Amino acid sequence: MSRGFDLTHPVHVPDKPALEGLESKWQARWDADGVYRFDRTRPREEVFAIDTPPPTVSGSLHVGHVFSYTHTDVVARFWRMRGRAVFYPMGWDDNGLPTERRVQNYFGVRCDPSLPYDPSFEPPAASTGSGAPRAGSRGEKPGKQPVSVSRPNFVELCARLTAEDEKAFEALWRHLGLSVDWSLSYATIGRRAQHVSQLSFLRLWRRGLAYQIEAPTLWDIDFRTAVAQAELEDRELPGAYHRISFEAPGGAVFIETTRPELIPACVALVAHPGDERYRPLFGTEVTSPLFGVRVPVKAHELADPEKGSGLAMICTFGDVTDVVWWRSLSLPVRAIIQANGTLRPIDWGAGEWTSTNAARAQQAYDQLANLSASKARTKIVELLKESGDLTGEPRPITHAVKFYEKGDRPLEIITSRQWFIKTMMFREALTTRARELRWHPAYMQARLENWIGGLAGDWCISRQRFFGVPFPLWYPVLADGTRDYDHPIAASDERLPVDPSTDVPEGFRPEQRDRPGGFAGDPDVMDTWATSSLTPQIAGGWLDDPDLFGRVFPMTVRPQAHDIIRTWLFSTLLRSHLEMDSLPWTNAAISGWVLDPDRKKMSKSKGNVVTPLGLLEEHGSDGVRYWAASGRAGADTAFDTGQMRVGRRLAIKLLNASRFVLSNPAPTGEVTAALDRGLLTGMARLVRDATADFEDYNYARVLERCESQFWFFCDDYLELVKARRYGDQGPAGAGSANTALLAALSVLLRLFAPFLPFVTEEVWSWWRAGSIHRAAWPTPGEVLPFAAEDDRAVEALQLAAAVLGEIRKKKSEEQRPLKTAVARVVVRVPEAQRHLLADAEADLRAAGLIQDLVVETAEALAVHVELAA
RNA sequence: GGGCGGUUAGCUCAGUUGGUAGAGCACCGGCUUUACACGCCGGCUGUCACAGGUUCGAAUCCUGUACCGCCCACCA
Repeated sequence: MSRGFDLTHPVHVPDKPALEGLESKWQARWDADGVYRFDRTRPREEVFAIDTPPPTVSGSLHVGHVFSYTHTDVVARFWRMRGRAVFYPMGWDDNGLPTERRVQNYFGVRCDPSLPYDPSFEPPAASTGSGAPRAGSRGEKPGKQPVSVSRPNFVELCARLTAEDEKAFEALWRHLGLSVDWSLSYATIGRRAQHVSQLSFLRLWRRGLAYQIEAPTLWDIDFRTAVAQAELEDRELPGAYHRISFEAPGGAVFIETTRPELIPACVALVAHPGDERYRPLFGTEVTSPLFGVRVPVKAHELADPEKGSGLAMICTFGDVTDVVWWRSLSLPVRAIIQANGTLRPIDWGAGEWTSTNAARAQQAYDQLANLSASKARTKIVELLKESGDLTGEPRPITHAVKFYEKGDRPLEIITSRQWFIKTMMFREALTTRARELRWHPAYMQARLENWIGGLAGDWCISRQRFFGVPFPLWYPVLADGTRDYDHPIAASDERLPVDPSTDVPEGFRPEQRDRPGGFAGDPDVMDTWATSSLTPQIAGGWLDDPDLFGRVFPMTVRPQAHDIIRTWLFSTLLRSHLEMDSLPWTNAAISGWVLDPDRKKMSKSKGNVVTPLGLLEEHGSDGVRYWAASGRAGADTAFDTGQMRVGRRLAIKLLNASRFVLSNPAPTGEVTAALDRGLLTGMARLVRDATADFEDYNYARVLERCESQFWFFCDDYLELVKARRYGDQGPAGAGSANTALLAALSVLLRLFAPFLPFVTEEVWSWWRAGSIHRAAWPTPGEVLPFAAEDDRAVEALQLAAAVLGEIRKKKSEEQRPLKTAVARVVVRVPEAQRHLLADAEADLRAAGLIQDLVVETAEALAVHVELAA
């Protein structure tokens, strides 16, 4: 009877097995042997493809990364053992603002896209030899005037710095034991990513799904770029309601505003159509204070009679509601906030701005011009007080204000030319897609549907930044020097990727750049999500490896955290819908956050980060992975070094228990003993449950069950059969125990392998050939050396363990050594169970050192123990 | 304001179709036991947030409330 766990392979068990050094030993071996290499000859249905989240390399890895990446790795390892070809790439998100900021500080440079490329440029503060101290300290070198460099030079510096970061990240991932195929790595600023981003953009543009328009856009005044709805966050700020009078035909009317500095930008007042107080004013004009601008009073459903005075000031533009009103009421534009957040100078006599008293308006406005919005606010309050147009003191409130999530000052709304991808018209289709996707956990689907339902406009993808994928476009420069935005010149597909700031469009010469009759490159780059939304296409080789792409797309799973459902998950779904008319993946596995002891998300901004490498070294990678894998999909999990210690102990226990099982290689034999059959039946059930749970991404439950079975195996089963295995009941009994022990060990190691890849590999290497991570996932059938599950044997094992427990308890109560013999045990069991005890009696006597075992019949189980003197 | 989670032992959390509340950690006590002192054995610990309802029976199903957290919102 060979079930694959006979000892045909030479067995080498170390005398003192230990965890130390397993990480470096095995990661080197796995690499050398290509254990995790993707087999690209396998058909799509045998592939398990993972759309790995590319970590932002300009930050540092923290414990949250270790947590969620472990979840993915555990699942990947399971499916690999199930026989799937696992496509598990790593990406690096080096594209975008975080890298830009870091490069600026690190090298002391500033990007100026108008400069030409300098091939021999060296940065002033360069000290980037390998091993250079990471600037993760955010250590800005103070006092130095940044040196201006061209965009290509700047991008080179970004690539240089991120290359260093990526090495450090890879080393950490390897130490953690991620079963990534490192030959599949990509970078979101890499050539392939640029190619995919640019081509996909051009394809959408040709289909009319990408368009540019000059319109009010959310704008960060510090980064001086447009931002998208998905990048907003609300922050509670102190503010104040200012009650301000406008002059109306029948006397003053009052508005309340938190932004009085925008009074010069006022284009109308608005009230609810049913608001009796203001109904007489609809259709009339009122005059603004200080500036004497006549503006109409309009009615609109969105105006809330309960808010402020019920009469709202519409400015161009104070907030997104202004934009809604401005659009639907077809109002004119009087924009005053500039791209840098200050109020632009205005000539009130020039006709653009008509005032009933231009001189007074000019006099007032000149005191505001070139001030930031907040300074202008302070100033205008003074002016309004002097003029008597401010009623009472400003009333302090706190209110939510929209910020760019990476920004420091409130967003403004500024009219500018931007590129958009159409999303509004696909809301219904995307909701359907969201429902086709299998979510783990299921309730996360609501997050996405919520977001789609709340979308306010198309997706703005252009950013006025430098380190990103440029738009592959140029514009003709007209005779008067202006750009003809209506007739973009696109790069041909074969030339992609291109950088329009250095490359020249077909049919032009370099010297025609920015000249009348010539061309001008599109100065913008794409939103980082416009590239990240294509990770399945980038990683899968959409453009340059169609054979690969056919085998991995749509991918099997997107693992990611819940905070970027609205950005990364949504945008990937959108791009795949538009480009492939398909879901990008069939499953979304959402991981939670790591919470610190105060139940707050652990993040560097809160200063409570623990270095991941330090954790891995202290608790062992397996120990840390154990903690991570105990966090269920989607659930936020407390940072708990105690759990890591438990994981480490489990790994050590695996070493020692395995050593016991393997260090006395007596012959195996037919599994006849009840306890052995009970054990293996339990193992078969464990395998069945674990497999089902794993298939449902419920890895945490698998770990819990395996662990519990393993401790039972060690504490009870092992003790019960130990004597028999040593031969006390003859060779047949020993052979039965040996077979069961080896079978159970083989199964347990493989069940634990996805969670504890290092220790299980180590033990596997003592007695089996090849990597455990390429071994077949156990099946319920393989572990049963007999035809069917044996319920009776399972009961016998449980009963024997219960009696053994009572004996231990007695010894503990009497504070006697465990080796104390037991003079007499009376076991009272229900009649139906007497035979079970008979099956287990010999093992029980030996394990319990029982001299006299008496079995009586009773209603319920009861055990009476008398210790020997 | 809308939506989604959560509330179980001192702590971290399990609890699959309703059927006598569980684990680990911590704590207390004991034990060198031929795999393991990086160990082993045993013990203590609960108004399952609250209030109703369904049911022979509810931590579990339904309704409502409170608190915590997250997501979203057109906060003048």
